[in-house]
Amino acid sequence: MTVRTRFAPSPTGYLHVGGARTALFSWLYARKHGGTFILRIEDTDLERSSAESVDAILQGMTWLGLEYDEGPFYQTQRFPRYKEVIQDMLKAGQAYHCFCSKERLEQLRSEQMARKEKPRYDGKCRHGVANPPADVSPVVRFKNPLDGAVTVEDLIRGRVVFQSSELDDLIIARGDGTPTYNFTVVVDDMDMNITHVIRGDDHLNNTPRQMNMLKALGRTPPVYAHVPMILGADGARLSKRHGAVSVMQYRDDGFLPEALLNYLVRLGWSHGDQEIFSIDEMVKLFDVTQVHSSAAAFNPEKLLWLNQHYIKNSDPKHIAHHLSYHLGKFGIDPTSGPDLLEVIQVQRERAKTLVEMAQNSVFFYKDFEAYDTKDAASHLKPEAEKPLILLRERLTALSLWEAQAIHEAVAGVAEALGLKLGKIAQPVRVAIAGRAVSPPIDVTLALVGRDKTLKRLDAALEYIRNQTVVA
RNA sequence: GCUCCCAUCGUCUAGUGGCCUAGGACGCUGGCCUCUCACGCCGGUAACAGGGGUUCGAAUCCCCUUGGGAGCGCCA
Repeated sequence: MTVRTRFAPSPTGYLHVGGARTALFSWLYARKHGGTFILRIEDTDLERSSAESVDAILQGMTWLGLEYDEGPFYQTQRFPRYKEVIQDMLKAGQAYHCFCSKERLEQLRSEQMARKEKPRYDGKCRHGVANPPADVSPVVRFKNPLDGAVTVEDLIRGRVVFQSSELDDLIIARGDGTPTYNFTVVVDDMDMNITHVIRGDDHLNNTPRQMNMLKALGRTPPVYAHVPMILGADGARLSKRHGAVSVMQYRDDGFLPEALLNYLVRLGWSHGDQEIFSIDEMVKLFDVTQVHSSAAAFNPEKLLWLNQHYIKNSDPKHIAHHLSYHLGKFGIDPTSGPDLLEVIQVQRERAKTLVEMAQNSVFFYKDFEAYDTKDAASHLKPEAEKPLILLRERLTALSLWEAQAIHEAVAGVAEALGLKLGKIAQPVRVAIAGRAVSPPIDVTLALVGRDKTLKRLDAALEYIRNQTVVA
């Protein structure tokens, strides 16, 4: 039997980290077992579903690299099929029309709550309705078995038993004939021959009902694996309005997709003490049965650390691809300055995100507007004038514009004036980068280029003289 | 309220009855390195929720308590 897994989001918002993690787990499971990964869009809630959300989800999946083998399938395009199954079930006596009004159901619910009972449908219409009111279009309910128990052999939770008496006759078709979630899931998982359902554990309580429907339809239920929710930093469940940001937001914040994936796979799962997993390693080592059954809190600092790790260790060409996007946001065309790969080489150890790296690299490509106020105040002072003038001379005289020679020139000036290297490097840094932070001064100047370096040195000297006059 | 799930450092986790005076990672922190910022290196901080059992022996098994989470929709 070939493994077939699916990710089935409802398009009522973007793809957030929780969804991304269950998608990743499903994807890994399929990849590991040489199976098929299916994407299914559960858009039966016409009110809340939107095409923009579908696009956002697809975009998120693409950015993460979770490619699907089949789909996306849309439930809204399968309505005829759902209707057909509903008719079959009605005919077989496995489902029935219910004419109970919403008001009655609401009252029933509050009465049960008042009696400290679990609210559920009382089965009023289960055995037929003598005089069906002509003015109400009935819903269709599934006839749940009255006794016995349903056992879920969950890959993560182990055995979970539900008494049938806890389950009521759920609605499978609304008054307008459209099918409801628990029913479409069953039909789709059946029709798509899903073998392993890996989903959030908020669905664990739905599972026995889905299994009962599957049984009524004469099918063996798939294997289930309910993965725990992700909690926010405060321990509360991560939700769209509570810290669960879109995966695309992580792209815009300068994260690499592999960093997010690595972070997500380690949330609730581990392989000894290993922290870093390439995609191939994940596929090889990930085992859904070893996923923790307890919820895990999302820790932004660790994600940041992983991102930094991937920035430091990935192929510069790969970084360049993602960094270009962020450079573009700063209005920079990476081909208009020093070789981007060389810039990455010198910046990769000093950035936790690509946004940070882009920000710190702007000065290589564009002249800055103004010096950092504090840095200029502490480094572009009158005493810096002499060393800068001397350095300018030596740099001008350099026959070869490369880091080694530049380093010797800077060190030479320091020595000639009896200064520590920092006394000259810092003013130069502010002059060239606009602030007191940059890669080593020699490689920085080498990359900025002689013309720009000399021009910025002149600007700095002028700045110092003006300050002096004012003072 | 009822049903279901869960419980090791602040966080992610190792641990599946003796290897545990509980290991790793992030964070925080002391030091080294140093032209800035970083990187790196060395060190430190900090946990088995509580109580009962079972056992020669329990973080590991059982029960209770407490604490978290989910579900109980003509939402998905």
